[in-house]
Order: sequence, then C-alpha cells, then structure tokens
Amino acid sequence: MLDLRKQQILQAVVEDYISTAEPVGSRTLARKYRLGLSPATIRNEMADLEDAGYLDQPHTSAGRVPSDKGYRYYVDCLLELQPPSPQERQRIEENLSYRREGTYVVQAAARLVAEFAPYAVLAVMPGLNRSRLRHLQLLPLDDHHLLLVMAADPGVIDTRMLELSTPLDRKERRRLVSLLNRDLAGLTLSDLDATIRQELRDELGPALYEQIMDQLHDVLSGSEPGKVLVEGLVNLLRQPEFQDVQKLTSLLEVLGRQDEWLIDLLRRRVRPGEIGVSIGRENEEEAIQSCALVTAGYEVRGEVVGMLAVVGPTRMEYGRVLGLMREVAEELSRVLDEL
Amino acid sequence: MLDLRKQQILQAVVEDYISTAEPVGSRTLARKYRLGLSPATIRNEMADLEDAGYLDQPHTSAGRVPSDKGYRYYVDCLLELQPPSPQERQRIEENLSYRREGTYVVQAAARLVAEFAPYAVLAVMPGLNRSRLRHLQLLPLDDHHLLLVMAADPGVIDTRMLELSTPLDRKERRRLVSLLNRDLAGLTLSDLDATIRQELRDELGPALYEQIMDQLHDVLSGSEPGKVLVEGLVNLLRQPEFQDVQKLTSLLEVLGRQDEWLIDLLRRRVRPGEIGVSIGRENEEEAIQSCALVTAGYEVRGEVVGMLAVVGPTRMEYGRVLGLMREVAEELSRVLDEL
DNA sequence: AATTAGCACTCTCGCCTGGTGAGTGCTAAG
DNA sequence: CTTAGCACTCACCAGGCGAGAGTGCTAATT
Repeated sequence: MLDLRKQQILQAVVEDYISTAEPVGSRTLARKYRLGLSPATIRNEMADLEDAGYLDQPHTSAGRVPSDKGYRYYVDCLLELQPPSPQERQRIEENLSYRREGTYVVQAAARLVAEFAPYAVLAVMPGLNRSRLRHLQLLPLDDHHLLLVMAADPGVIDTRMLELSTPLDRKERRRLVSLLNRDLAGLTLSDLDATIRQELRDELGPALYEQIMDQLHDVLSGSEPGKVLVEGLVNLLRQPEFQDVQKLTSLLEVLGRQDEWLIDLLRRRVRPGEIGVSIGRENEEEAIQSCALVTAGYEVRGEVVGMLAVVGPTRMEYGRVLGLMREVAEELSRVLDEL
Repeated sequence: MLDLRKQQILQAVVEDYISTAEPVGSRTLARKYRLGLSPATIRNEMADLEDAGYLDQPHTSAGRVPSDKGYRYYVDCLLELQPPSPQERQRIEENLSYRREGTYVVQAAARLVAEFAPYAVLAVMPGLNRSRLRHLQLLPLDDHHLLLVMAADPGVIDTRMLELSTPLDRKERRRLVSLLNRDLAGLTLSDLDATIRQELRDELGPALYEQIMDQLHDVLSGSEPGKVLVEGLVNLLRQPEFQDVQKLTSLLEVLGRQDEWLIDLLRRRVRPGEIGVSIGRENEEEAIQSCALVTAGYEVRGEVVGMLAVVGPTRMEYGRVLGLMREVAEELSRVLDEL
C-alpha cells in the first residue's frame, strides 16, 4: 500500500501522461498540479515509485512513465469513474432504443463507443447458442433446399440454408415444419439439441432425420458463435503509440483474426455485471501486451449474451472509458431485455 | 503512340518499379533487362519519356518513377494479363463452389483475392433490389412483430423486422402471408413495389396497409443496398507507400466510410463483363488519388449484382491482379448463377 | 528527520557538416 | 544515332555540437 503522497504523485503522473503522451518530469508535476511540494521532493518520491515498479524511466534523463503496475494501481485505487456527459448519454439512449433487431443495437453501441473514445471497439454479437429461442421455422425454397429461420430472444435473427440430398415433397415439408415449431419457445438451442432429438427421430424416418440433423447440429451445437464486429480502427492511427507501423501491424493482425479467437479472448475477461480491465503485460497474448483492454458483457435476463471491448494503448483514458462502457453496457442490456 | 524502344523501356521501368518500389536508373535498367542499349541511350529515352509525361523524377539525381500516365499506358498497351497459378485456381474453385449462400460465396471470394494479392479488397454483396425474388415470407413473432424473410436469386437471404402499432390476430396474419407469397417469384423487388401495391390495398384495410407498406417500402425501394465488406487491410501495411501513417490514415478513413459511398464509388467504375482500372489522379475522389483501383462486377443471369475491387498503391502488380480478378469474378458469377 | 536549493551530470533531440554514391545531363567521339 | 566520359546534383548517412529537460546527489534549511 502506498502512502497518500505517493498516491497523489502516481495519480498525477498517470493522468499527465495519459493526456500528453510525454514522459513527465518533476518540474512539470510541481508546476501543473498543486501538490505543495518542490521538484526535488517529487524526484525522491518518483525514485521510490520507480523502485517499487510503478513507474518506468525510458532513459536516464527523461521523465517518468507509468508502468503496467502503475496503471493497475491507478485503475484499482485512484481512478474516479467519469460518467458520460449529458449529451453523450442522450445520444446513447437515442441511438440504441429505437432499433428492433439485436444485432443492429449492438452495432450501434459499438459505433457510439468508438465515437466517444479514441480507441478501437470490438463487439461480439449475441450468439444463438446462448440465447433463448423464440421461433424456429423452416421455409421450403425448392425441393432440395430448406431455409431455417431462427429468432432468438434478444431480437436476434439468423438464417441457415439446409441442403437435402433427396427431395422432399410438400407434405413432408409441412410435417417437418410443424414438428419443429411445436413446443420450442423458451428452450435454449442447446437444450433443444438434447431433448428433441429422440422425438424427432421417431416421427421422421431415420434417413431424413439424419440428413436434417447433421446440418441442424452445426447450428444448434453452438459451434456457431456470435459474429465479431470491429469499429473505430482509424481512431488508433491518431494515437502516438501507433505511429510506428510495426506496432500497428501486429495489432491489426490480431483484430483481423478469426472470430473464435477474439471471442475466446474476451470471454476469459468478462464477468457478469462488472467491467474488466487488462493492461499490457497482464495479457497472456503476446500480440496485445502493449495494449489495454476494457471489457464488458451485456446481458439479457441476467445472462451474458455478448460482449463489448475497447482496445487501445495502455495509456488509455481509463476514467472516461470505464464510465462510458458501464453506461453503454447497461443501456444495451436494458434495450435488449425489452426486445 | 510510343515507338517500340520507348515502349520497352517504359515497360521495364514500370515492372522494375513495381517489384522493387525504388526509383529505377539507367544503369540498373541496362544491367537487369537485356535491352541491348547502353545506360546513356536509355537516359536519353527516359528523358523523352519524362518530357512526354510517362515518367516522373522524384528529384534531380534519382531514378525515374512511372507517372499515372505511365501506368495507364502500361495497363492499356504493354501489360500481359497473368492468370493465376494452377494452385491458386484450384483454391478458388474449391472455396467458392461448395457454399450455399450468396453472401458467403462473395465473402470467400474477397478473402481469396486478399490472400493472393497484397492489397485490400472491397466486396459489395448482392443487393436485394437488384436480385430476383424467389420467396417472400412473413413469420409472426408476436402480435406486434412480423419477420419478413426474403430469399432472392443468387442465394441471398435477408430478414427484416416489421413492427405493427396495432396487434394482428392469427387470422389476419395468415391472410397477409398468403397474399404476399402469391405470384411473386421472378419479380424484382422493385417491380413488386410498383405492381402489387394496389392489389394489396384493396384486400387489406387501408390502415393495416399503410403500416405494413411504410416499412416494406424501405426494404423494397432499394434504399437498402448490398453491404460492403473489407478484407486484407493488413496487406496494405506491408506496402512501403503506406509506411507513412498519414497516407494510411486517409485511406483507412475512406475504406471505413458509409457503405453507400463505397458502393457509389465502385458502381461508377464497373461495366458488365470487363475489369476496370483507375489509377491515381484519374480518380475524382481526392482521398484515393494516390491509389489504384481494380474493379470487377460479378453477374447473375447477365445482370451485375455485386462488385469486387482491389485497392492498393498505384505501384500495383496489375498483371497479377487483373488476371486474378478476372478469374475470381468469372468463377463467382458461375457459382452464383447455379444457386 | 524531512524538505529543498544548488549543481554537476546524462541523455535525447535537432541541426549542421562533410563524405559517399547513385544517377543525371551534356558533350564529343565512334 | 549511339555511346563513352565527365562534371554536377542531390538524397542519405554518420559524426559532432549545443541546447534543453530531467535526474541524482549533497549540503543547507526548517
């Protein structure tokens, strides 16, 4: 635990560095922040903070820069969460409330965050497997193709083309459709997968059953995770830490990866109802060890159905971002809950 | 028209510059390409080419660099189109042929191009307005919401949530559904918009008609253009011309713009059956005047339903890209035609 | 014992400098 | 018309230098 004065100095260093992106020296600190201390004293304290690992020194005669540990302490103990401005809050409400489909709401949320904070934003769409099913309907397109339309709880619509090797006549289609549409509301798709299978097999012939089930299985088993959306990439280009194309490349490679990888990345960081922060080397994934992630899950009926994340340099405006994310995630959950 | 020797020299300059990204001098040219000429002669010819506007000189004592006009001449007269390798061709066929939904096929095509060429790729999904309608179906979700499911010709599925201010009972839903699903196959959605309206108004009450039509109209009027996909952004970071974050930023801003803007950009460049090339200053849009665009439309039953574009520096491997795009666009059209 | 003033020291950054090399344009010879 | 020769230009690089910011240490002050 740091004493009060060290805390004040650490806080000043972090906040100054966050706003200027320049190493901060004792003189600047004494001038800008009313600490009532001379530069010399501050120097001593900063030396202590450096020894304790909260600050780094890029080179002997430069100012100090917060280390990952320094940011961590700041976020955990010093940070005051900064709620969005009234204007921002209003924009958030306006933009989220009127949309009728879950995916668009989530997309709008990601855009908003990317607009209000100068970093990149990841959004994981609600996955069908996690959601509660409301409707499952088959539409015959032609005699070899059925279109499976799924409507799940937070206003998520997805469709899937099913291909049949043997044609189905009209009557069989009807039977299949009514079979599937019976008694399904309120089950998760994974439940469906387990409970309805046997019943289906009995009612359909085994051949037809196999064909359809093979393809349904892909969808229902949850191997189809929510899609991932990236917004505000350009924001990163304005950050001085990404002026170096090298770093930018490695980050962009990460953000361009497979959806599964990104979802997994986020899922490990998201806990229901709280905002997660992981800073620099705290991240196991090497490619993002010079970044900070702020993650939030959004929920429908108390269940996390998707995630939002802000990706930026460790020198991130944590106060603003945390406040923003809390607001947006809550509003998002609220709006989706009503769909 | 340039004489043969000037053509050869221009070609050598362009190709050398494309592969090295370094201004090319007379000595290099004489050594690398068997022109049977001394550096001095080449110098004279290059001076002529510069006077005529085909080459630029970054500064007095550097080599020459092709100008936009030089690239244009190269593309129009000197280029030999380089078809993809057998392996590439095989990958293309494999990756496009087995998918059942148009949007995934197009996405796969864009990914392939971005994999085989080190530039960014834009893909415009088939728009519903342009496609031919196969199925239009309404699913009642609850008494205030209908889900409109549209299946159009090149395997395009789209859904749209319709909201009703007054609830519909079961019977009315049925009537609506059967009404809409009757006699629609083979019409474009825009045709539908014009022809069926009156009939619908007669059969439904005017109040209900207005509610539904207002919302249908958005979808059917074609104000809903195909979505735009961007692949291979990271490729650009490897290009020396985008090491400068400035240029990168302006380009990324363009690629991140509204779908409508990008679609409009491409539409003006696409002619059925041919590959379009626009180079540097030839582009009206200021933000891409340091880029080259290679555009191709893909077709279903002879009608352009979507577009692909490669975006890169003017120093682009035109031979490879043109060959690749021709192959991919053709294969794409072929596969979609079969859906 | 804590704080601070003073001072020498370190290190980066920007600027200038001169040398190097690639490439040119010109001229005159082949 | 082509080419060899030559003087010239200019970007690039390395090294040197001064300025400025910031540090750590020491001694004086409170």
